[in-house]
Amino acid sequence: MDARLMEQKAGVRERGPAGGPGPTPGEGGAGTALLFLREEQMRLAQDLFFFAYRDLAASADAILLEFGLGRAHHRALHFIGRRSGIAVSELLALLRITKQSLARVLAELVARGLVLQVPGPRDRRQRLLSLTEEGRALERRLFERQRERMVAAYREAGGAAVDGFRRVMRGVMDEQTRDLLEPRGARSPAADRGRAAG
Amino acid sequence: MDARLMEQKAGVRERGPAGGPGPTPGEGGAGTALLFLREEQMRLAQDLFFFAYRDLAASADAILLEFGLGRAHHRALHFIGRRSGIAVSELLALLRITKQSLARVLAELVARGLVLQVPGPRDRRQRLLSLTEEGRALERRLFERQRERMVAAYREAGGAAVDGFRRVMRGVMDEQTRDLLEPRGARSPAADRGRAAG
DNA sequence: CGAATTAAGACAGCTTCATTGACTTAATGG
DNA sequence: CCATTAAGTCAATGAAGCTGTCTTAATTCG
Repeated sequence: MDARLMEQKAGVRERGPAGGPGPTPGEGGAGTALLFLREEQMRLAQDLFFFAYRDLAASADAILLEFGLGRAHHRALHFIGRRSGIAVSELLALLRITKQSLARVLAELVARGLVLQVPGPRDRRQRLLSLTEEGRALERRLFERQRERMVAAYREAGGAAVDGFRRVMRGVMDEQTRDLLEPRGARSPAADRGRAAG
Repeated sequence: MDARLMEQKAGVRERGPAGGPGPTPGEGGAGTALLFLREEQMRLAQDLFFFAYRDLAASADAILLEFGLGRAHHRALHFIGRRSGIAVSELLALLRITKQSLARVLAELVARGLVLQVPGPRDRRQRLLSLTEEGRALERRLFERQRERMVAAYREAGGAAVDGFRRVMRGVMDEQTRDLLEPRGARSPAADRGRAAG
């Protein structure tokens, strides 16, 4: 482990290393203490990911329960709403689940009139997905619930923090995922190829 | 919806609102456009949460597969390692799952010699949990795999970004979760009550 | 002391959401 | 025409959560 991977100065120590469990610092000079600090920072980041994701996801559960839907349905609604006219195969690539897993979820959403399937105009094998009026209404309710939380967090943290948040989140993703994230955002010139039915 | 919740200046437009699907801006004056921008920001944040969490979690799967363990085991190992000597009830509160769900996971970890249970010295009803040597070794491998990703993200983003990341992540959590996050971090004076067996 | 509470564990059954593998149908495209 | 692709389907399986009920042992409190 090379001893200078992060040259951050600001915000690194925020709070002492919480003297409790784990290897106690100060046994091998300042280098060891720094290593310990950095490890504690990374472990804290793991905690943050777990708790923040869990609580954000859970905040929409009450609405889902009303409809007898689960989180898998929420994710599908989210991405279909975000990319209206998306093909099934594209949705599969976004979610990274199998065709079977998605099929169950999608069948329920279509059966309840929340999602619409129309054959692709250019490629009629495709079934392009979009939200119905009802689907859009539900997705909006779910979104508003989570939005409250995120707006509050963004406001408390401030604009600079928001920018930092986004940079770190992007950095943690797979490179492949990062490419998928930009709907038409340029950067890579081969990104908007093969996207029929805008 | 009041029209000035976020007074962020930096990093708000980073990329145009991706002219594709959704309500097109510029139909109701500048106010509508700003509203649209903010909504797009919040939806992007949802994407970031989903993708970053998923990819970070998935990065440890290969190691788990070697051992025939799942992500639930990983989470348990993580928190037991982080709070050595934690009681079962405390672990339940951290994970927010039921006793049954944890029991299955814990039984496997103990059976494989990765986790140790010892009766609480003060309260002998408790079973205090800690990692065995083997358990610590496995947890470290899992941690290192995720650490690579996070260190890279932190380094690319920079120190200020890391601080912002942490603030936003904290803000998104439940208040209750935020309290649990600080192992002995003061701030709230009733935080370190009832924590037997340090 | 004795009763109520608490910590942990166990039994039985269920739900959600993912997996694999094999196969079909229809449309596309060289 | 034939290989490939998009989507859907059947069947079985696994991971990880849930409920409700119950027991045992230890603690706490009136």
